Amino acid sequence: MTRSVRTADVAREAGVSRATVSYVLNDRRDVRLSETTRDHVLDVARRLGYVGSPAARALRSGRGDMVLLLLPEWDVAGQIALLLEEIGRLVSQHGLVCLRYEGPHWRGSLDRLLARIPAACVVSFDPLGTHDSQALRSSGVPEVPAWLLNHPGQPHTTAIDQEAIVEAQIDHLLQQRYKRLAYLAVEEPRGQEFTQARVGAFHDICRARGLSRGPSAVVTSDVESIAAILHSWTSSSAEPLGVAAWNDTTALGIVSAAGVCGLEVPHHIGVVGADDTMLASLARPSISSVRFNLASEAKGIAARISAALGQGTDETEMLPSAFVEIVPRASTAKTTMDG
Amino acid sequence: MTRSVRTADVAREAGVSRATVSYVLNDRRDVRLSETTRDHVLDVARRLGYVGSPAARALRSGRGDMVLLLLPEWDVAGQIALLLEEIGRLVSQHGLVCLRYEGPHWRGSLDRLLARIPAACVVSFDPLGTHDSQALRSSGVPEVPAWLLNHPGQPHTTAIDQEAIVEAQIDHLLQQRYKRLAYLAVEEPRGQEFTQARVGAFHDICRARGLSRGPSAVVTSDVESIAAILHSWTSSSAEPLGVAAWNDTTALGIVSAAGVCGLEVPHHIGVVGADDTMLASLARPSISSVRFNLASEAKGIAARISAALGQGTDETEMLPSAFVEIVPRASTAKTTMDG
DNA sequence: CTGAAAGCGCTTACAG
DNA sequence: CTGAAAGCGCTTACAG
Repeated sequence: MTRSVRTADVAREAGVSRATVSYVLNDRRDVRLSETTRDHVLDVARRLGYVGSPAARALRSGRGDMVLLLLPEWDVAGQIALLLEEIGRLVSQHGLVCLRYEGPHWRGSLDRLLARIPAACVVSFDPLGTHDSQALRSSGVPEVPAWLLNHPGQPHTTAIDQEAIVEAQIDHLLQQRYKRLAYLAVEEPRGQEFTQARVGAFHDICRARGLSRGPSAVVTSDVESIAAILHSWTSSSAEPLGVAAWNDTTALGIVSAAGVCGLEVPHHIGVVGADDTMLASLARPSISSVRFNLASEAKGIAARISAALGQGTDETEMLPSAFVEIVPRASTAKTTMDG
Repeated sequence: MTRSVRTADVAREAGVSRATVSYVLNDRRDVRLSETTRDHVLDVARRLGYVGSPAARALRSGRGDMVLLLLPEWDVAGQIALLLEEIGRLVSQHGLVCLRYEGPHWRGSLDRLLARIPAACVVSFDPLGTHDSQALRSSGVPEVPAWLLNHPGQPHTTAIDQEAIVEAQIDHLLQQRYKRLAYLAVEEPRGQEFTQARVGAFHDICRARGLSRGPSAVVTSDVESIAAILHSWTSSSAEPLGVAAWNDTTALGIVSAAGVCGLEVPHHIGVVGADDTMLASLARPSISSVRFNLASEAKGIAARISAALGQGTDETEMLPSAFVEIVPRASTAKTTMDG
């Protein structure tokens, strides 16, 4: 095991001082150095396989380079994964590196986490508890709240909100002439807060629109349970029912259950999913879904990370408000056939 | 902004020396200290909101606490996510923290990454390129290879292999009396290596079993493309076809396409997916699938991380060989009905 | 237990 | 450009 290469080694080998090596490696343009020297030092560093000590760097500069992503225990269809990746891409342009914590849940032990990770900032996707907030404050690491859901007294701080998604579903169902509406989610041990937020949004929007209060349910993820609830919703009236589903998988379950109940999709029952996953287009009937723009969301969060680190991005350009879009398919096409 | 609390502050406040504080905070049981002192120091540290500097700690100890997970650009149905989380859970028991890199791809620039992250070790899920290998060696950070796929001259180093999954699919189809077999995947920009590995495994296994060479294809993810290929596979013979699918979503597409072609599932065509996702049970007909045991895989990887860090877990207990299991459902139930 | 000290590897002012 | 130095916050051997 060769001893790892330090700036002193590079300096000796290149025939310059440690100071010069440091200036070159950090690309300090404010320091006057000839291009020849810069190239030479970089060359030597590369040849020697110099890597640098992140710990020393962080200790000296008083701040880490790492953006720590603190995720709640969610498992939401890979949408979040795309969001995180995009944030990472944007943030890396500022020389920072995005890391996502993996492991037992961190709630209540953020102090221990921060004692091990030289973080430049922390991105929270849910409000922190008081103990964790306290730990964060003590550590001096800034927090960037990217809260996706509303909490009592703490509204979401992201562009896309759950209401907008449910609203798009409702609008679409109404437009397709479904006059009775319902909301259905399947139980997700890891996504309860999300499903509850959507159910709540459904009722709020119905009320705001002056629609008759539509039913909603969260059931176990088997076709029989879904069929039972569909049956209870449709037995009282022959009026077609439009169901907004928690996600595309739930929507598929509704389509299957409709078959069990002898209900035709989209004639007797319309279904619109969410996330616009591959399965929505591969199912038959194909499933209408809601797609949202995560790239713009990521851009907003990345901008706030920069701001928190005092790297004021001069991009005062207004971000396009998050767009939520319906992808209409056969499962709600009451008038036309197929999709 | 209050200056952050250091060991010196805790020492002064507690009326002890910095050395004592350090011993207490690191729970150094080999140092003789009264329980009274320990409790007192911990109390003061908590009251002051001491957090500690990960950078200083890492610099001093010469090694970071962080296990860096380096993922290829895969997007494989959340299975990997579960694996990583389980690894994190196990590794945290040794006081390490698992972090997953998020951002633009790191290939070829591992050196820059290592210069920012005080890693204890790196877990690679795919072989590193020569430049990255070199960087890792220079940095002195150990690598734990957790390669899921076979590469030329570099076989997979995990318990579950792709062959085993495809083999389970084939076995199941044969057992269900499908005599003609085929393999179908949909194009996944982020999962090409995986689909190719599965296709390769399919052919290898067919050959090894002396089965007539079954056809395979990788098509775009729309029902029409799948229907076209199914048509070409079934037009020449009336013998039922058993199709092993890349994943459950693909399997759903096959079921849909079979409908388009006028082929009955499971009578004319049997389909078995992979990953055993929720959609497999919610589709109608329900879809047979392959489930694998990620927990045991994670255990193996965690053990190798410990070993790499010299924390020889004395658990020489043999790990249960990774189990891969068929979940039979209606899509392959030629004899019985439903599922 | 204390107290003084070294040293991890780096960055950065400073005098030349 | 150099060279000597300080100092980031910690751990740890050492003499008392």
